[in-house]
Formats: sequence, C-alpha cells, structure tokens
Amino acid sequence: MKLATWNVNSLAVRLPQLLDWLNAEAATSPVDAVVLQETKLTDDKFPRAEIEAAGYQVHFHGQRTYNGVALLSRGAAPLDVVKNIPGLDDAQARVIAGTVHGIRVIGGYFPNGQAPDSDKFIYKMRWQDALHDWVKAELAQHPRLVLMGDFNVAPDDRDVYDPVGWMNQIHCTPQERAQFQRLLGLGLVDAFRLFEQPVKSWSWWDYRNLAFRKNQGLRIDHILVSEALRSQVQACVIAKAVRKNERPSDHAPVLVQLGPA
DNA sequence: ATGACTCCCAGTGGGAGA
Repeated sequence: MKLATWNVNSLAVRLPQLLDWLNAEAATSPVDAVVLQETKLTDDKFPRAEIEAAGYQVHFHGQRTYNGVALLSRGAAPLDVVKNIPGLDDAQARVIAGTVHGIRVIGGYFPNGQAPDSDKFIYKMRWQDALHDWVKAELAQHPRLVLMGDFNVAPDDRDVYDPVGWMNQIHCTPQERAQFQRLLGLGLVDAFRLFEQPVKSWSWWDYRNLAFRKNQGLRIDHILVSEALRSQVQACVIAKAVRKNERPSDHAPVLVQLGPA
C-alpha cells in the first residue's frame, strides 16, 4: 500500500504533471491513495473525469483562488468521507479525509500563518488546536490512521536549509513546532524520520533565487502514521524529481510505503 | 534588500504563498 501527499499549487496548471507522476510511480508500484493541497478550484471545475480515467476515485473540497484539497483512491471508493474539521467554523477548504483500504487517511493543508505577529498566525494556531482535538477523536475510532499534507511547519532545524536565518520565522517558530509535537503526542510518528535520510532533504523550494538549483528549501510536507501502522512502514521518500518538471509546483510529493500487517 | 517567482483575479497592478 503506497500513500502520497502533494501540494500541487493549482491543479488547473498541474493536472498533466499529476497524471504523469502517477503513471511514473505505477512503473514500480501504483500509488493507492493521494491527498492533494492547493487545488485552487471550485468543485464545479474539478477535473474529475481525467482523474477517474487514470484509475482513481476522487473526492474534493475546493474554493476559488486559494486552498482546496482532494483525496484520490485507486480502485475502491473511500468510505466515510469528511470535509473540513467537524465543529470548526472555517470558510477555508483545508481538510479531506476518508477510509481507504482499511486505513483512515486525513489530508490537510495547514494555514501558512504569514508572520508570527499576524492575525493569520492566530488562525493557524486555532486551526491546529481544532485539528489536534479532531485527530485525537479519529484515532480513537480508527487506530490505523495516516495524517499527511502540507503542514507548513519545519519540525526541526535539520528541516531548514538556513536554520539561523529562519529562526523564529514563519514555519519555524517555537509555537508551530510545539503544535507539531502535540500531534506526535497523540500517538503519531513522522514516517520520514523512521529511516536514515539524506541531509538537506526538503519538500518545498522557493520559486525565487534559484532556490531549487541551490537546494535551499524546507521540509514542511509530512506523513504521520499511527502507532498501529508503525511496524508496517517500509519506506518514506520525497519525490524530488517532480520538482524538476518544466512547470513545477514549488512542493514535491512525499510518499510512504506500507507493507502487510 | 521592502527584491527575486508563480498563481490568481484582475485588467496594464497587487495579494498571497512560504
């Protein structure tokens, strides 16, 4: 079972790359479930037919210009689909969840936060509080759970190309990192760090400053797996090659391979 | 460096992203 998350930064622009990437992955083993972020499409404009033609069932929750998430499931339809965090009054489309092949999959596009002294940062903290409480409840019901997406948090200095320059900046504040640790405290583990990884592994590179060419980035896209799944995790990688596309997203996909129970 | 790039909605510029 292979699961993946990717912030596409506009699915209208990135649909060809999405289909190419899924096709390329299938050469080794097909991705069974995918969560997408920043689709930036209202539901009436979502390219359902193209994604279904690639062999996926798809659910989506979008809006104009910003945000927007989707859940792709190869073959079988996801069960018990949830859009946004139940109980949180939120105008922004940031969460989609469903049960895929017996695993509860939650895809999230965490708020950016803009700056630590901004109203958007306050929203980011409030949103993460709500997510934490909801994921706790989901875990009680679904011990086999994966929470993945664009967290907009670099959990550790080794997830930042310039930790001194980024100190206390957005994505690296103690408050954001504490929120990340709170999620782990629910009984989740950062799948990427279960394995020895290359130093300077990032999932996002700024479009500016030749950042990708210089490998100046952040690791802000994550896959957290529950304790019940931990022993099944066989690999977790960042598909850096996808960032080399002619017209790339600023994020690369992150994938996790789960073996049999 | 208040920049840089990309996307969007707009409309010959500006906000947001991270």
